[in-house]
Amino acid sequence: MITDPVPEDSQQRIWQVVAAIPRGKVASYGQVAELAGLPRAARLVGRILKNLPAGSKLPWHRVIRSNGKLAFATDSEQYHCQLDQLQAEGIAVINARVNPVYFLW
DNA sequence: TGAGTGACTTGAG
DNA sequence: ACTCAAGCCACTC
Repeated sequence: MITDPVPEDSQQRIWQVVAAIPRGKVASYGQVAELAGLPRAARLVGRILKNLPAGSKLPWHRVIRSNGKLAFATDSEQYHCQLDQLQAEGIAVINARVNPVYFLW
């Protein structure tokens, strides 16, 4: 019989892709989705990351928008947290935007 | 069942 | 550089 798509599997794949992002590099939601075998599922990636359990050790901060900006408002708590993590890895964020040179692609 | 929403992307104007 | 619209997947009401 045909097995179900099993959404949990996709979640597992996304986790693995995010975990595979090397230190000092970043990737966009769309890129992560594509690498996970889920093209155009950028929104799904965002949903999965939002659903991350605390202390998952997943480098979720390395996942940003395709335009180099973070997915949060610049005045939000999450934004500053992510910004801090990125700078801790030597990634420079200029004018609320990450230089494309840091992208995995 | 269907409209609304979201840590998104892309293209057009 | 800006806004708008359409497409995308999963969840909520």
